[in-house]
Amino acid sequence: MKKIMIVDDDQHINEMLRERLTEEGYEVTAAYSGTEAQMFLSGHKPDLILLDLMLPGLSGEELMMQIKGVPVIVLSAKADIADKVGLLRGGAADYMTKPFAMEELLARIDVQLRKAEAAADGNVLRFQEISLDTDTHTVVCDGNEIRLTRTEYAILKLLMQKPGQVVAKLTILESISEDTPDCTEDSLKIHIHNLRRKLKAAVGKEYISAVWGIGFMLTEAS
Amino acid sequence: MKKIMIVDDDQHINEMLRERLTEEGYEVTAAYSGTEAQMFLSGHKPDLILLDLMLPGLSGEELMMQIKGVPVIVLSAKADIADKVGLLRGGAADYMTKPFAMEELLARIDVQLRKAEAAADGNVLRFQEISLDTDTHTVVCDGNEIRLTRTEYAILKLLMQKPGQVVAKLTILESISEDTPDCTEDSLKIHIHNLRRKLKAAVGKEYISAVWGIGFMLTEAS
DNA sequence: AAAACCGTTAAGAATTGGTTAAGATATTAT
DNA sequence: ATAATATCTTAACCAATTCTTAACGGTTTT
Repeated sequence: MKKIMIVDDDQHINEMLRERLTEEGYEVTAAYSGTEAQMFLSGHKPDLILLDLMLPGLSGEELMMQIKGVPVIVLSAKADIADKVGLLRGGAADYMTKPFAMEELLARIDVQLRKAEAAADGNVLRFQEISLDTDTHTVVCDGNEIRLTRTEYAILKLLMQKPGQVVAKLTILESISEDTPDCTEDSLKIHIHNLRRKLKAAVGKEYISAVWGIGFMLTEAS
Repeated sequence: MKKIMIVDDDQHINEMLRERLTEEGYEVTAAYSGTEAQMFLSGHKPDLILLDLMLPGLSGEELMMQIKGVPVIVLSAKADIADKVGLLRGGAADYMTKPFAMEELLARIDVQLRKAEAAADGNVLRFQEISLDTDTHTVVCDGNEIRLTRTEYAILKLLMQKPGQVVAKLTILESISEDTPDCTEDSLKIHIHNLRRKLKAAVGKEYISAVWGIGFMLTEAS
């Protein structure tokens, strides 16, 4: 569950935001002054901060300087462009002028959160209980990591990119020809066999089925 | 010099943008249709794309689906919120409605570019007890500074930029080829060896693990 | 029935990773 | 400029892993 912090001295706006964001499934913390926010942030790290600029105590600009590693969306009544420019250059992730449409704010929040997640997560292909992470180059099956060789990994990745579709033997050979130039249909046979063996050892299932004369594919078999 | 691509069929806007961005020191490429943009992108990779939605040929939305790894700022006459929401969720980095203020656009461009750079650059990279300062060019481990050679530093930096992710040997070689043009996989082997030795001398841990046939990565090993 | 294809097994060949040491190159100090 | 130092590359070796080849039996197509 993502944690969002609201920093705004306007009680009405603050509560409205909290209600709506809670509805959306976020864990919300509210602060009504810069110093209050500062205090909270010294001990916690939310995933995103909604920050009003006109704050009693520590100003929003000052607070922003101190925030590192958490995306900040600035909410402000100041509509003039000079401020926008300064803020965006100053490190704000995004900017919205009051009054704003709640739906747009939600969308922008979503963007910032997903961006942070994408940086941490990476690209993962999934097929039933198999997941293949192209960043860490690992394959996990039902929680257990499976050790695959370079070629086995390349083949499985190819199949998982087109789940349920036949991938021609020649396509596979071509695709892995950079790594293993002298791979023939004979050796491909072995790689497929080893792949099946390793997958079956992890979960007792057959995933890879052969299509006679054409190639191989992932299926939802038993 | 940062490369920006403009995709807009309105000749007036397109040229105005190009002029101003060129003034600002960007390298600008202009396209007047979706297909033209698509063609260019198949062979080039700009640092940022300004994309109009109403395009002849391939529509802006379709084009956006195909763009990966390059931030896109959408320029559109559509002002309604539903569109904004859809676009931001669909992968746009930012959104501006026409007519827009040039200064604000420049600021938002700046933000996106610096964001991409920050992801790659950063000042201090950390991984467990190792911290690498790109400003002072130093590596500190548990308080002790480690003396690394230029190449070792470059390799470690690369690995620390993607902690827990595999970095291909070829990627490493490419990345350090400026400093050491004739580095081969053989010599890379030695640099990794020396890096490991120095890190282990500082803290008794193994950080760098090999991924057979692919490359190396930082792991949370013992 | 013959030919082509798939699945399995085992063994030898080839590649890769880790290590060590020596020679080549670049950098710094004298 | 020369010497001293640091750094980088090459080579060789072993161990571990991975890849290919070959052979055999079963199945499907022609």
